[in-house]
Amino acid sequence: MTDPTSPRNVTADDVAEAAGVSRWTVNRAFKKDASISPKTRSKVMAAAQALGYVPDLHAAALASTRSNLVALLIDDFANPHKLVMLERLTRALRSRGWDTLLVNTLDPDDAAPALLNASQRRVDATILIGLQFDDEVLRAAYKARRVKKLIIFARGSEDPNTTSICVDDEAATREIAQYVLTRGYRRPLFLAGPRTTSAHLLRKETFTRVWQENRGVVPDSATVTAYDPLLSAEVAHDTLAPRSRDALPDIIVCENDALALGAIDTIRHRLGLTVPGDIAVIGFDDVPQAAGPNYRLTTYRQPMTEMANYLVDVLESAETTDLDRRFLGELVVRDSA
Amino acid sequence: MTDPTSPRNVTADDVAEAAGVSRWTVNRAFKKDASISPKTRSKVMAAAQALGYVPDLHAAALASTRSNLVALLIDDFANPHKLVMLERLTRALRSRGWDTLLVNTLDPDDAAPALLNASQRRVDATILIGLQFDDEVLRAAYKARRVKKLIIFARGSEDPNTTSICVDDEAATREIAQYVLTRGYRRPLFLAGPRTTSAHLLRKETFTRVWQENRGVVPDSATVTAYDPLLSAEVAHDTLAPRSRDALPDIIVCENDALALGAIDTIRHRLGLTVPGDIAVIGFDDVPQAAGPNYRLTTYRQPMTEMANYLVDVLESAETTDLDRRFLGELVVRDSA
DNA sequence: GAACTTTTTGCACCCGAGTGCAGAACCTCT
DNA sequence: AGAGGTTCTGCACTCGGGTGCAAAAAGTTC
Repeated sequence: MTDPTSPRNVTADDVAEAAGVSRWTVNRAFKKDASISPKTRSKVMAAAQALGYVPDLHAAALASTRSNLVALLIDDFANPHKLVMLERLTRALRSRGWDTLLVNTLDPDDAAPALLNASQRRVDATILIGLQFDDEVLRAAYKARRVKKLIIFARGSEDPNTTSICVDDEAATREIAQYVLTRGYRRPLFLAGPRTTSAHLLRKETFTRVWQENRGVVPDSATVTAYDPLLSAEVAHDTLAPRSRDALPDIIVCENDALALGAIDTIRHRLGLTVPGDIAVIGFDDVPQAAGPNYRLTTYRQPMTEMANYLVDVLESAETTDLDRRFLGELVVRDSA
Repeated sequence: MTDPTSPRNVTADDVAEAAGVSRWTVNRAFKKDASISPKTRSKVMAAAQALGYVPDLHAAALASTRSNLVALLIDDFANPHKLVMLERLTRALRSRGWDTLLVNTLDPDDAAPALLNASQRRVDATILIGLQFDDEVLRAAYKARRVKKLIIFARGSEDPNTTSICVDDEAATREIAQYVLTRGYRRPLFLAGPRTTSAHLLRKETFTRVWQENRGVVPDSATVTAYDPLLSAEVAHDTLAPRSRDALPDIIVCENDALALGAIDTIRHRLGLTVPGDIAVIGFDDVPQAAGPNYRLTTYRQPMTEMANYLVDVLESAETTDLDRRFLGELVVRDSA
């Protein structure tokens, strides 16, 4: 692929020579709002174009304190929502000049080396998206040097060293709970995902509280150890199969869609019941298949694009504190509840 | 997050001083099979540990001809199989010291800038995974400088500038076709994905040929313009809904699972028929939900892990030619066909 | 057109490490 | 112990561009 006629890279020096200016002027031409006359800039750009020059980002990162690179840590590959998040995040980042290093921390032992590696690449920020092992990762991050910003995306955190960008779980869950109450469901089961301490979702807590305030009892619940539809199907089965018909919930409120999909599958195919006829199901995230003809899932949609854009705002912000932000989404009512 | 007590980065020089050796010896200590005595190395490592030194990868990339970085170009976020591929690839890459730049080329206009950007980061290779717009991307890649290796993953290509790592589509499809014949299906419909010229799947061609050889007729087919279950559900509906009952296929052979999932959804929920009772469905990829209680999809599994490892072999190989390789997977028979 | 501003441009120095080779240190064998 | 070989270590030079400031050019004002 490499052009054999150009044994050496074309550098700013080459362009400078071609354009009859100094190297620094060439750099300025490539820098947004640098102090350079339009005339010189266009002359430089023409020369650069002709020579096929593009600035080397490694050299730039080395020389400056910024790399325009972020590490995206993900360990939740069974959750279809992650694909949506990746799409939205990479798009928002790229459109504003940021590159994304995708780091797989599925194996918890990889988390620490991953952070270390990110620091070796001088990433300007590390973004955690919906991690199961975030406690550990956070601990590792604190130890790592040069991790400038730590952003927890789509998940809450009170950690002062961290910026958390997520939906307002309390408000969202209150809306969901209200919907469940209004529609007259009486025996909800809350299907929760893995619990972590550093980064959380307040969904189960909020639902429990609201339900208790309104009905005076703590709702039933069950926990799945990963946001995996297949695992969720297992847990749903183990939880519901032993019960007599009238001990079954009339609605399963799920911490997210990954769990909801599995729950629906089990209700239909392993319990032989219908959704929402026998048991209704409500999710969170609005994954693509939630809108498909099979699930028609009632769920809560997070404003992903908006959140992704805000994330880039945070990256570009000079502030280092008080950047947390909670977003409001919307309940998308379909057929499942 | 940055330790305020260390205003400056700790560099190899610092470690060298602390360990009483030269900087170059420090570098050697961090380099696999470098010429250095075990004694010196452990001394250096101890000092490095104490100071919290890690080599700066930007500086390394700048000084050498390798960056240990690859760009992963993806534009197919609706296909759940991509999440599996991302997981396998990032894991294989990381375990052997490679970092992954995730580049979203969903918008075809982003492809060229994405390639450019990758070259600015001096990636050692660009990996294309299942692109819809690969023709365009390839063309852009040829123009870009410094794109050393171009690898097409999970898709075939005859392009000599490219290394293609994928399953043997012909063998796989022949096995599928044989299965379809053996099980006595008589009216298949082949559901194909988008067609590209540079990088291809030979599934439709092969199925058509085998069927024609055996039954003397060209099988029915339809095309979906993206590997998106929702879109596939639409196309399946538009194709099948107008037909009378006995003009319906008895099996839908899908180019991959993304299409198969959508087809099943439509058969069940929009046509009110059963799978496999009325219409059987067969997929390709073995996405996670294929194993779930809802789909129980019969499909062909690609040896992803093996393929990912081979990809890293290619990266590390000094050869630049003749690295294409076809893998064999296995037909996973479940309930859908 | 002199005196003063403001905009442009040039430059010294630095970011942190890889390469290939020459010289030093160590080891083996007789 | 010394020759001959092997393993280590040190160094000059290089990768490509950012920063802050000083000098130069261009623009203003009276």
